Amino acid sequence: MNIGEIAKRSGVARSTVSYALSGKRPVSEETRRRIQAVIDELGYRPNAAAKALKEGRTHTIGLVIPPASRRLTDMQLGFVASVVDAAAHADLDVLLSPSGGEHDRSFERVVGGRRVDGVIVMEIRLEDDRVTRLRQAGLPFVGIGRTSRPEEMSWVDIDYEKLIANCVHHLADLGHRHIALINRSEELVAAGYGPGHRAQAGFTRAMAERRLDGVQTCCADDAQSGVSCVERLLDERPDLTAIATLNEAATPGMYHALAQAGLVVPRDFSIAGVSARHWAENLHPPLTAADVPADELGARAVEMLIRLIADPTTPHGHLLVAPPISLRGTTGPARARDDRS
Amino acid sequence: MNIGEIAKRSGVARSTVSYALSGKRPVSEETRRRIQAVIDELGYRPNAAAKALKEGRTHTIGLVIPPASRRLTDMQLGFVASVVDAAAHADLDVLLSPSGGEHDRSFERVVGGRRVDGVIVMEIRLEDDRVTRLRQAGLPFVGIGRTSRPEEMSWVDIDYEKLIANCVHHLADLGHRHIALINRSEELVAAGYGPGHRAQAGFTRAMAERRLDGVQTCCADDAQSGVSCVERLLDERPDLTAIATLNEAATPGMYHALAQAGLVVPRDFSIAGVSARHWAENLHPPLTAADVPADELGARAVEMLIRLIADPTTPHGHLLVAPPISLRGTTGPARARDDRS
DNA sequence: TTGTACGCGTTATCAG
DNA sequence: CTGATAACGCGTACAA
Repeated sequence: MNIGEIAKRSGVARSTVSYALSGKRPVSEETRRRIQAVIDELGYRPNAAAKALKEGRTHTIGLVIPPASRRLTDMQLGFVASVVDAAAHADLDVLLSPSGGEHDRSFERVVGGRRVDGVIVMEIRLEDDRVTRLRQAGLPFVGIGRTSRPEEMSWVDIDYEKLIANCVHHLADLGHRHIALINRSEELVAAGYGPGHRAQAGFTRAMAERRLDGVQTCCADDAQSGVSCVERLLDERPDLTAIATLNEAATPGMYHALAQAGLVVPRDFSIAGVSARHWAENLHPPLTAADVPADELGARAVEMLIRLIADPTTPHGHLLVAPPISLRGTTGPARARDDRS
Repeated sequence: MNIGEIAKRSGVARSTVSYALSGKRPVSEETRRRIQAVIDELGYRPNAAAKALKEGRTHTIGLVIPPASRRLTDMQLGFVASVVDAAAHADLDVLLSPSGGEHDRSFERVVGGRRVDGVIVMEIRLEDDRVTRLRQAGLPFVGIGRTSRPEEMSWVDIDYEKLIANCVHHLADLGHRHIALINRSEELVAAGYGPGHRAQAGFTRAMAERRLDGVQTCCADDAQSGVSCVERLLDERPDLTAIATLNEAATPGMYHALAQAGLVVPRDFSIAGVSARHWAENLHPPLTAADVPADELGARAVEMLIRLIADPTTPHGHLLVAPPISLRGTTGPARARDDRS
């Protein structure tokens, strides 16, 4: 069932069928109906590959996600969902490419084979060779996250530096003097993962401004690691009364470790974080956190990409969001740990 | 940069370049090197659309997920991750189609436009028109889940009927006499969602076998709903001492509502569920549950699909898994609710 | 409305 | 045995 078959059965030329479908040339009502009848009968659909080959457009965007084996955080899942959703609304399909490592076949296929009209890249590093590759390929792309030279690309991002600083200030305002930053995983930070580095910077700056005593640590993205990380911190730093974190996957573990240590949140210990709202609200007690609007960011990234595809000379778009901290149940006045009765 | 350009610059014919790349005909070492040099220099990649058009294969599989707006459960996310992972290992790309509703554009594009070599469909209903459509299109497909006529298609599935029955028996063995089943959302069950119905069947059967008193209820897939659902149950059924559930997204809410009611799990109240291991372990206390091996199911689904694509006459594969219940922290001996001091 | 060239890679066929 | 020629897959759009 191709266009030639339809043409034959309708007794018209192939081009007439094409025009009848696209409407780019007028076709008499009579023949149009005859053609449509045949199409409906045979259930004809134009072949996407032929169309793509001719038009040079695939009506597909690539979405580069962290390797599937590594578990996506709730926030990342939110990005994926909103990108897929926004793309569907624009009648675009989404081709997934799980690519975080260095030499990646999937990424190369998607980028090199012109399988997509544009790409959205998640989990960008400060120096990211996927970005280099995309630029070299001349393929429109938008980052969810930005490199160390952000003016050179289009992106949407979360201002982790400011958000973590805000967390510190919030905790400091509550009287906390000894605060820990629990970052994302060691590998991620070592690999130059932007949010990890910017969070460090924000923490260091805010702690210095407030003349506070802090400690920074990395923690893998899962609850188990959150447990051991907090256990270690409580052990090594008896003066600690609060945590600031961007590691949402580890927060349940942090809660657990604190509870095990007999610390009641927020009475004895405070936590302030950066997290998807959904995630923060589902924790018990709900996490005081800057709520990352993942759906909005994903949708805006798709918007930018669509614009860029339509006109590749469009100037780079940048969207840096710093949502306010939603006060929920995990921060309260500081209370020395040996104070508790 | 197309194959003709490469041929011109290497001083050979287009076909020679093609043969040099595919190896389907011997090409002299000399020319092969010259061609490769040009390819490397220009960074040439064959156009995927042209290849697909000629070969009739796209090296892409479609993955039909529930609409992105609806939040995926942890288990569904596990399926997606394992499918993407397994596909990447087989050098297949994954095209996402968020389609749950009736008339879906994205689904129709993927299926009708021959954009994929095969499809994996998630969240299958007992009567599922996507399955009908796929069969009609003659496209190989594998369900994660099965319809009411399972012999007519290939699938991998979880034996919710048996698993929920196992939960009931486990709770009954612990002395529980009044047990509630908390199902997935009302809409899902009303729409004929397989697991919802099979869970009902398993619950009803096991409760009858044990001559127990039960109640069944639906609950939306989020923590908030879990809270209100359990609040209502506790209110309406003061004799209730245990819950069996397949609604993993609502479990945190159930925990919360029980805690609010002053019930300590598992001392005063028991919960047994069906859930991704990761999810069960991350709850506090960790959930006693049948651990669904999502990664294995996804990988097996991809395997089946690959086989089916290679040879569409392959007989349908069926894989029904019923993992044992992992005893964790949420079930204990029954204790009447008014017993507690 | 129709005929036809085109986009690009593959492969059967023919020539050397 | 190597290289070249041409047809093919399918939809689009220009020229007639």
